[in-house]
Amino acid sequence: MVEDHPVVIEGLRRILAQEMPHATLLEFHTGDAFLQHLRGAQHVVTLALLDITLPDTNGVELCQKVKSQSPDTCVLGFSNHNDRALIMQMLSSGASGYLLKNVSARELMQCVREALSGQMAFSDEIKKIIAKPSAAQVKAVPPLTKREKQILRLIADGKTSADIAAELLVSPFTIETHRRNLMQKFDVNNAAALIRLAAQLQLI
Amino acid sequence: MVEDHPVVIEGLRRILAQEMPHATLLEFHTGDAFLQHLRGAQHVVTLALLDITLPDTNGVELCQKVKSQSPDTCVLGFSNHNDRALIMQMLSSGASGYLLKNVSARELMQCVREALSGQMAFSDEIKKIIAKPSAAQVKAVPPLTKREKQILRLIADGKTSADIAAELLVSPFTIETHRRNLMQKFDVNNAAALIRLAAQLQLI
DNA sequence: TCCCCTCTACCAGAAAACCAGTAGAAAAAA
DNA sequence: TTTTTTCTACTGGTTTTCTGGTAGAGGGGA
Repeated sequence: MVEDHPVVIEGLRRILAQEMPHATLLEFHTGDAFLQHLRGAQHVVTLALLDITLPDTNGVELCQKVKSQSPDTCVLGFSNHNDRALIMQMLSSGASGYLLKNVSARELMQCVREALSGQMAFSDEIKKIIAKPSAAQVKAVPPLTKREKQILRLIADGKTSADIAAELLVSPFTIETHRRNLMQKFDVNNAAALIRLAAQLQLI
Repeated sequence: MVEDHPVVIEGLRRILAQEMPHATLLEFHTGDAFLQHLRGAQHVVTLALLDITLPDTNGVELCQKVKSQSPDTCVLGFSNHNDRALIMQMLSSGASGYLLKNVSARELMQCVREALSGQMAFSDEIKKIIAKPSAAQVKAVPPLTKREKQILRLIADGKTSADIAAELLVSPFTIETHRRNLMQKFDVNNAAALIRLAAQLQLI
């Protein structure tokens, strides 16, 4: 486990000692300490319970590093944050699941077992969050025309207005106009912000 | 089901008729047809099996629309694509699971039942893909310095070099240099492409 | 100690983007 | 068919970014 709250550490330790007496449990209080251990690699770490808010890094970053250094290690996020976007980031960084810190001992052990058997594992509250996307996220997509979507993607590819104009066989002025309309719809004033929003809304 | 391949339709129909004889099965061949049905809303659709490659739209977009129009409908992605990023997009668009078209009847029905009971559901091959991120995705992150990450985020916020300079109390020239270094590291030549890559790599 | 990396800073010119406004043709919706 | 939306195109001016240099200060490791 990688966790910096003593109370949580103690709780986990007891539950695990009781439920899986033969497992070896290691504790780390910072992300770096854990990564360093992985590099040493005396033991193969089969499952890592990562706190998301650590003093020296964040869960997503740590998760990526862990998976890139030790791809077979199963990672479970473990935190108080129930933000959907964060959970998704953890999953796409390679986590096998995510638990809220308010899990019961039963839930915890079930998730651990599921994860060890190769399944995805979530605590009950997290399942609910994952099941339906936040209304805000889905709602806030401004209606884009076909042409606008097309041009948005080309902008994201790093093409200039001139490039795009050449590709679509229209005037560069036209592309500039589309750019302007896109920025207006998203209420931003440059391409960088535009692309970030578009990426968040899965438009590219 | 929303699906445009007759063979697949027929296969699904038979399996479902046998395994869940009391369920009502509706077919749509385009995304729009399905959305229109949802608007009509004679029946409550409890579970939708969405093909990802449809003639008039893509799975991610359709999934978002479906969930925003009918949040309680359970959506399962159903496709030949086993691209990790795509699956993640589907999940964060509200899908409850994802199946490859090569699933066995047994697997299919298991996933359907899991999804109906509120769980996430994946076919076996998909589970493997989700379990470990593609090496490329994790590896290809260029090493950024602290300052660079910070500036990257500010660029994504739509701030100009002058804005950022004022915020960080350094010269605008300095920010320009950082911008240049960032673009070089990501091998792109403007902020739009930079931000897209950064977003894909979860850096912002 | 020397070297490498990071962060800082500057110049100058070219290229691109951004802003504000206008407007016609075509396509889609009412 | 009328109306609205979308796509197209332009002028002209301002701001910002991008490119290609250069370079010093400070920290950390070899």
